Amino acid sequence: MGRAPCCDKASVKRGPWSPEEDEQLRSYVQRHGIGGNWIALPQKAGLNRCGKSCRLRWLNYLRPDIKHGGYTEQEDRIIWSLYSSIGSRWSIIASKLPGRTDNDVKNYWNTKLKKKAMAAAAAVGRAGGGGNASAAFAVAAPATPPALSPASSSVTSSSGDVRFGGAVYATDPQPQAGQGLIRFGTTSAPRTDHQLAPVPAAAAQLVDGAVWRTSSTSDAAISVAQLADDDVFLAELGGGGEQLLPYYGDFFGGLQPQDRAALELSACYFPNMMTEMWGAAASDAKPQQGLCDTLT
DNA sequence: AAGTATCGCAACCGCACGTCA
DNA sequence: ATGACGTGCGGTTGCGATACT
Repeated sequence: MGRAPCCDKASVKRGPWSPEEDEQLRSYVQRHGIGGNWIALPQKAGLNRCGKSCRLRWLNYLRPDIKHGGYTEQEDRIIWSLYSSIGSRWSIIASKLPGRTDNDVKNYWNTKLKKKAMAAAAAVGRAGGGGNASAAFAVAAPATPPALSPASSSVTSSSGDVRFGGAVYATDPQPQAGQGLIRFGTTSAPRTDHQLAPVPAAAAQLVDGAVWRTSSTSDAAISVAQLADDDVFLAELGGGGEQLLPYYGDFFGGLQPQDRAALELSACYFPNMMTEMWGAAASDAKPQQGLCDTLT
């Protein structure tokens, strides 16, 4: 037996909301609140609409704190970064952008930001990354042991979206101060809301010994200090800067080939993403067996 | 000016999850 | 433990607006 529909679709109004309906819903919610039951709300508010439709209209359009359009570059970066890390978890991404809704962010990504990302990826590919999107963040060989295999870091998912990310272990030339990639904390508990995990000591030591810095070093201080304010947005999102903080290169400002290493050990800490990414990657692009085991 | 293509966004759909009796 | 129910979420669709020919 299938599940009963939430409302009788034949008898409720569908399609665009009229200004009168908007006002009816707005004034009802302002006077009585949502009341914890969207299904019952339309009847109480005198609306011939499905409760789900009312909820969507309120959350995505009528809420007083909603912002529409006019995305800033910082918001672009936040969306991009979180999409890279966690994929199309629009509600989580939207929760980091005050006044934005999941629907709005999703639409924005699908209509604008994705194309922007693709164009930038293609540009990097032409500049020497291999000529396709997946090469945009291809990985340079590690500068110091351990000898980790190069790994392609972008795949096309089953839905056709291109996801960027991946494990990057070195850069050529060696990154300078100001090119901080990941900042490590040593004491904080995992941030489950971001699926961030503290970096194990072994990984921190490994990476620090190779090309990265830890927050306890002066290099890191220099590095972070020299980043533009909006380059360290994940520190803001992370709520204090003591968690694992993936830092993404100046993607929208034009990623240079030498900056490709600005991605991302963090993939190893996002198991779901890793499964999809490496599962879909070409065999010659996959990291060596046990890579993430080594790091995590 | 008219027709067509493309874009952008609001809204819908169906599934998954959490809660509660 | 189970099923009903409400809610939240992500994917998709439909349509008006705009750009292009």
